Amino acid sequence: MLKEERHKIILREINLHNKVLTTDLSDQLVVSEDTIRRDLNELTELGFVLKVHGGAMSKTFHYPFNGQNQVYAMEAKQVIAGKTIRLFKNEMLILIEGGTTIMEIAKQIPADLKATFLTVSPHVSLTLAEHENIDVITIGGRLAKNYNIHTGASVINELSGIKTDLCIIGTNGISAEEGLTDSDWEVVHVIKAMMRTAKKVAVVSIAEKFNSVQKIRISDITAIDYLITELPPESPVLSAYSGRDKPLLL
Amino acid sequence: MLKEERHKIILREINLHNKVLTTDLSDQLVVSEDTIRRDLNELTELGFVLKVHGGAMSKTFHYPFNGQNQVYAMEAKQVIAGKTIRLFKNEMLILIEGGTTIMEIAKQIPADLKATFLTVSPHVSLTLAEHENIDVITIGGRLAKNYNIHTGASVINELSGIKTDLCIIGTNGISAEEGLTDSDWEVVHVIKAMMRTAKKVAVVSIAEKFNSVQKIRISDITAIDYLITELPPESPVLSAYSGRDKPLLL
DNA sequence: TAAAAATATGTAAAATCATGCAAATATTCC
DNA sequence: GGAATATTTGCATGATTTTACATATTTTTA
Repeated sequence: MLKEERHKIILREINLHNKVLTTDLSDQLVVSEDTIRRDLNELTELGFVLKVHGGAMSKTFHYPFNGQNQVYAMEAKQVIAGKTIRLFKNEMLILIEGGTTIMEIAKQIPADLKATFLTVSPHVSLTLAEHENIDVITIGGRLAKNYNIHTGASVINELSGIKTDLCIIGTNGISAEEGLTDSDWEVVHVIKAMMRTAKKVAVVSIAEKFNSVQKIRISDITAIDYLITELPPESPVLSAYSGRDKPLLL
Repeated sequence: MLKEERHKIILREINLHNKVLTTDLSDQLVVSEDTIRRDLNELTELGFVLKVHGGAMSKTFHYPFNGQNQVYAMEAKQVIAGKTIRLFKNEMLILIEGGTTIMEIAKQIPADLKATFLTVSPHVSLTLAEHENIDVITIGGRLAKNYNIHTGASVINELSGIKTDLCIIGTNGISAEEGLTDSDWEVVHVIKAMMRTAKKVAVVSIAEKFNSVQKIRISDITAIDYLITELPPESPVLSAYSGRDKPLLL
């Protein structure tokens, strides 16, 4: 029996049954198992089949090695996230907003932290869900497009009945004079309600956003307990934000 | 049986039911539980599934932002989605569940449909948010890991005050005798509450899931108004599901 | 907290494999 | 046709993989 002949038979067999066993083929074609193994090696080299222990399988059904999700490193936000998670303690009830900085925080939560997180962002919910020891509660409501956070009366309503230990807010505008500001009416009200629930309020923001003012006011700087940026607390950029009644810089 | 063959079967099972039990697979494939555990470990190493105590689960819901995750039976689910969206009319209030088939429906919603969607799945929420003319309302609550849908008393509570025009649910198990079944207690209750809110109930399921039964019962077949599969309504597979008091096949 | 279930780990037996080598077979070239 | 050359094949060897079982440990459940 010619080698090519065997190869054809083997391929037909694999197309028919999606797999072949070395021992079966050895019997069927009356050649040694070594020969069959060599055949399967060749067919695999040529890319027709997939050799496995014990035989070979059809390539068509086999899992593609889809790569792993690459993580984009937004340096500043990761620094901020690193500082923020130091505020988290076990058993805390933590309310967090949405946004890219918050997402980075959600990713960096230590695996051993046992806490309950509430959020108005489905995106953050799903990220938090990755952590084994974290309880995730989504505050539902009308989903505001472009922000991807839940807004509306039902959210304010829900929040009004909650007392949280810590509230983490990303922000659109922050300045020493105007305080926290944003441009969306609905979002502003959600953030206000969030701040009302919390014993302590932390604002996270990259330095780039500092001294920017949006149309609608959320709160004064003095209402903030922690202000977290990627800069060291003694940075001159932050001098206007520190002092009596002002937030603790991290 | 080849190891890779088992792997394929295990992956298929997980894609169908979102989870597998070590003991079930051991019975089904007639190998020791040790072998199954080794298989699950390997599939986890390769990143295809998520090993948990007692078995393994689909990763689909765990890495929702990684578009590369291949969805099982995508073509069939697209066909189902195509049929399902024909039920949608302007001004409707539509309640939908979670799952990969539902996700496909959420993607395929016509751009000109003006309707309000309610969902218990943050993942579906985010997908629906892509559509300009759709109002999205998330029913919040404790996020059930592994399923990524909101469950718990607060969800049931919220749902009890709502009347919807149409409710779309995916299912884990469906059979003519046992009706709709699922394996998770919390999920079952959410689905029951969802069905109670709706004037009409539509169940979407790929044909492969037909005649599979899970441990917990959700409802009889007669409670379903529309049954949507990728097969034509006259397909013999569906004959047991049609008839007086039975759902309309699409 | 105790019992039950599931898991990890080590071990041993069986199956499968890679390798080198010599015999058998096919191919090439004159 | 026949010798030289190349390829293919089977066998022996030791290495590797796969699997089930036994045992200790961890996790879950009641």
